[in-house]
Amino acid sequence: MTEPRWLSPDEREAWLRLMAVTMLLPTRLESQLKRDAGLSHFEYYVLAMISESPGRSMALTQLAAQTNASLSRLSHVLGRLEGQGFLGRSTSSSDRRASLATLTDAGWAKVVASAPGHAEEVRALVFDPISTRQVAQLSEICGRLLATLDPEHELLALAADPDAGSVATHS
Amino acid sequence: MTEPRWLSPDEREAWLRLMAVTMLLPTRLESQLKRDAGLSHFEYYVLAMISESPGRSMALTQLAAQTNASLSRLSHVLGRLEGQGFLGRSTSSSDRRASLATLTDAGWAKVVASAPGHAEEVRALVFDPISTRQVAQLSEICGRLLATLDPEHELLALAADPDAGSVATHS
DNA sequence: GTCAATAACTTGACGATTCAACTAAACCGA
DNA sequence: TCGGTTTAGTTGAATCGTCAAGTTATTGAC
Repeated sequence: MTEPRWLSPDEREAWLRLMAVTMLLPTRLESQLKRDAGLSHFEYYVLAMISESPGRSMALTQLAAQTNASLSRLSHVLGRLEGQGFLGRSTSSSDRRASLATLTDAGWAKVVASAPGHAEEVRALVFDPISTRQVAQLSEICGRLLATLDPEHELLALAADPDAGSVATHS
Repeated sequence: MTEPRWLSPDEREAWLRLMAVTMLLPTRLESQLKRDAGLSHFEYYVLAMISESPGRSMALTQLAAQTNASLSRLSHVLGRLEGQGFLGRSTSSSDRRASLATLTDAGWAKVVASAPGHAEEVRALVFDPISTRQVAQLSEICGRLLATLDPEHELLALAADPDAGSVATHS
C-alpha cells in the first residue's frame, strides 16, 4: 500500500464539522417529520418526488435513482405507503416490466400538509444561521462535490422538493 | 398555522445540493469501509472515537453523545464489536452504573489498518474537488450550522477521528 | 425469429435500528 | 436516612434496510 495522503489540520477541522452536520441534520429532519407528519424523511422525500413529477406519477427505477435508494428498499417502502393509501402502483403501458407509482389525492394532501413544517425546519436549521453569501458558497461547494458523488446528476432532478416550488406557487 | 417562509430559488438550489451530498457521502463512506474493512461507518467511527480517548477507553454515555447514537443502538453495536474481539466492557470504579468500552489490541489494530483507506476516500470525495479557500468556507458554514444543531458541542470532541491526527503522527 | 442476456421489479430471510420497558446505581431534598 | 427522581445501561419486540434469489418483460446478436 502506498503512503496515504493525510488531511491537513484545516482539512481535518472542516471534515469533523462536515461529518457532524451530515450526522445531525438528517436526525433533526427525521424527528420533525416523524413528529408532525408521521413520515420518515425518506417516505416524505419519495412522496415529494412523485408529487413534482408530471401526472404525479413516476417509474420506480427513476424514483430509486433520484432518492439514492435501492429498488428493493423502494419496493418495500412503496408497499407501506400504498397500504396507507398515499399512492397506487400500475404497470406501464410502454414497458410492461416497469411500474408506475402514482400519488392518490390523500398522498398529495399529505405532501401539501407536511411541506410547510419541513420547509420551516430547513430554514431554521440551515438558512437562518448563514449569510446570503454563504448560501452561494455552500451551493458552489456542494456542486463541486456532486460532480464526483453524482456525475450523472441522477439525484438532482429538475424539481426535486416542493418546499419552495410548486406546492407554494400552487397554494 | 402561520404562513410558512418558503425558500428562495437560490436557497432551494443550495438545499437540493446539500441534501444530495448528505445522502450520497455517507453511502460512499459506508461502501468503502464495508468493502475494505468489513465495518459499517458507524462501527468504524465508534472504534476511532475510543482509540482517540485516553486509555483507549470511554464511557458509553459520552460515546453515545459523540457519535449521535442512542444508548440502545450503542449497546447493540458494542455487543457485536465485543463479539468480534475489538473491544471489552468493564464497570467504572467511580460510578458502578457506568460501563467503559475499552479497545483491545485487535480493535486498535483494526482502526490503524482501516484509517488510511478511509482517509483516502474522504480526500478523494471531499477535499480534492474543492479549493483551499472553499475548505475554509465550508468549515465556517458548518461551524455556523453546528451552533444550532449541536449547541453543546457534544459531537465535536477534541480529537474525534484519527484520519489526520494521532494515528498518523504516531505511526 | 430464436435464444441468451439484460432490465425492472418483487419477495423473503436476515441483520440492524428504534422503541418501550426494565434493572440498578447515584443523587438529592426533607 | 428514607424515598423519589434522575442517570446509565440492557433487553426484547417490532420496524426498517439489505442482500440474494426469483419472475416477467425487453433487447440484441445471429
